[in-house]
Amino acid sequence: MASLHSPNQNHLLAALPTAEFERLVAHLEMVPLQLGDILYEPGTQLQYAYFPTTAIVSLHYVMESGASAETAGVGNEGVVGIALFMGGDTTPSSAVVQTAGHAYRLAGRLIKQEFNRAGLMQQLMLRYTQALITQMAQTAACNRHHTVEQQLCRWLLLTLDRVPSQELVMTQELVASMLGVRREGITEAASKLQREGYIRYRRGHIAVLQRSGLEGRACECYAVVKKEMTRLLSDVRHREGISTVADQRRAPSSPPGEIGRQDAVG
Amino acid sequence: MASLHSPNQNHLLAALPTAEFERLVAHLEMVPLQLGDILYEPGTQLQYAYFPTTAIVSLHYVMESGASAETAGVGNEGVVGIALFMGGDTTPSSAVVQTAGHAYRLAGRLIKQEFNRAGLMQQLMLRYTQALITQMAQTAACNRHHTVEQQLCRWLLLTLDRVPSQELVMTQELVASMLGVRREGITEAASKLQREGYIRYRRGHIAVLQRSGLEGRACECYAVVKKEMTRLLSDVRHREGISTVADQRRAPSSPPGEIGRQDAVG
DNA sequence: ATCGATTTGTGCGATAGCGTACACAGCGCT
DNA sequence: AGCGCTGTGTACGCTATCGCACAAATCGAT
Repeated sequence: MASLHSPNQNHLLAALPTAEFERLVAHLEMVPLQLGDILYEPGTQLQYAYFPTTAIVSLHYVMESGASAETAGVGNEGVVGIALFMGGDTTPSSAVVQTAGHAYRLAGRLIKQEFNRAGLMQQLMLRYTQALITQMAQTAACNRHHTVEQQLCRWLLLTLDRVPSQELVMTQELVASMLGVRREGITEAASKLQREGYIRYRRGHIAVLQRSGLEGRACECYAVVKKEMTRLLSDVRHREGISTVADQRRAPSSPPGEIGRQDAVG
Repeated sequence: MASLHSPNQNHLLAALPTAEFERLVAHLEMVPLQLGDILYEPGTQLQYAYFPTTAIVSLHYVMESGASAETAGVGNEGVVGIALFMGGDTTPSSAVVQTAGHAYRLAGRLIKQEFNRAGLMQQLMLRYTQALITQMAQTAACNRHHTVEQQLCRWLLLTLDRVPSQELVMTQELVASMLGVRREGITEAASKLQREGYIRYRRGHIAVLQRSGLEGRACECYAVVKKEMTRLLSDVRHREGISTVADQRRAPSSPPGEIGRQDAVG
C-alpha cells in the first residue's frame, strides 16, 4: 500500500494549471530518496529539480571546520533546486535527504523552460522562493537568539508538518547536525520534552504525543514561518478534480493510537 | 560636489539594457535616506523598490523579545523590496537604513510591470535575489558557529565594499544591533582589532586601516558571500558609454593617506 | 570654555552551550 | 542466546557571551 504515488502529492505540482501540468508530467520521474542521499553539493551544476512527495530534504551549509547548519528544509510543500530557474545553476550549500521517501524530479533544462514561459508556474515558483527566503531569514535570527530546546521544538514541528505520521525516523545525532549543535544538547532537550510528555522516543525514532506542548515550547519562529508559508501559498490550490494521497493525509485526524506503532518506513 | 547623482551608481540599474533603462528612468525618484529610516515594516504593503546608490539598507528581523538580527544587507549592488516582484508584497522582516545616503525608488506597480515583461531586467532581479539568498543562508550558518569577532570582521568588510571611503559612520551600538549581540561584545572585539592596527575608531566612526587584517580575522563567510555575489552578477556590466560615480570609485586606488581624514558625510 | 548627552570602557557574576570521556541500552545479526 | 554496533545518558571543566552596573571619554551646543 506504499505504492500509491502521484506527482500531486507535491503541493506545487498539484497546484499547476492543467496545461502546465500536462506539459511537464511526462517528464517527471519518480525517484526514491534514501536517508543521506545528496541531491547536490556546493559548486556542482544542478541536474534536476526535485519535488518531494514523502521525502524531506535539508538545505544546509557545511563550514570549512566541518560544522554544519541547516538553512531551510523542503518537503512536499516545495521544490529543491530553485537555483535552476533563479539563474545561478549552483549554490554554496548542499541538499541532503533528511527523511527517506520519494520525490519527482525534472531535468534542469525543462524546469527552466517552463519557468521562462512566464505563466502561472513561474508565479508559483517565485512565491515558493519567497517562502524559502523567509525560512532562511528566520533561521538566521533563530540561531542567534533562541535556545536549543526552542529550536528543537521549532524544527520538530516544521518537520512534522511535512510528514503524514506523528513519528519521525531519525537519530538525535542527525537532528543535532541539522540544528548545528552537539548531539548531547539534543539528548538533553529531548529528554526534557519526554519527561513533560510531549514526545516519546526510542533509538532512531521520535514520536510526537502532544503538538500543543511543542508549540508552547517553540520560539515564535515556527509560527512565523508557518504563517508566511500559508500566506504565500494560500491560493495555491489543487486543480479541480484531482485526488491525492495528500488529501487523505489531511483527512479526519487518525486516532492517536499507540505511539511508535506506525512506522514511516514499514 | 556631493550632487553628482545618477541612477547608474546602482549596479543593477546600470546593468539594465538601454530599452529597459529608458522605460524606467523617468519614474526613478531620488530620495535621501537618513540613518534609521524605515523603508518597510513587517506585514505592511511595500510601496516602492529602492535602488541604493550611496545608502546601505539592512534587512533584519525583530523578535517578540525586542532582540533583532540582520539577515542581509543591501547597498549599491542591489535592491530593497524583492517581495514586490516575487509576489509576496510584504515580508515578516523590516528594512532599515544603516548608512545614510541616497537611493532611487520605483513604485511597486512599475517594478512589477517591468519584471513581468520577462526580459533581461527579470533575469537581473532573479540573479540578485539568489545572491541575497546566499547572504541569508550564510548568515544563518555564521550566527550558529562563528565568534563575535569573526562576525564583526565579516560585517565590516561587507559594509566597506558598499561604500566609497574607508570609513564607516556608525556607533558600536548600531553594529551590535545589526549582528544581534551586546554592544559590549562589539567594544571588546573592536578594541582588539584596533590594538592590532587593523582599524581605528572614534565616537561613531570606524576607519579600516588594513583590510587584509580583517580578512584574516573574518570567517569564511565573507569570502563565500563575496564570491557568490560576483559570480552571479559578473556578467552584469554597465551599458556601453555610461560613466558613473561608481566608476570613479573603483578607479585608481586612492593613496592610503591618513586614515580618518576622508569623512563619508563631509 | 563648560555642560550635558551620548558613546565607549570595564568589571563583575551567571549561564548556555561546547568538547571530551565513558557507561549503558537497544536492536539487528549470526 | 549472545555479540557487537550504534545510539543514548550523564558528568565535568571550559569558554563565549550575556546582563547588569557604572566609570570614563568624547563631542556638540551654548
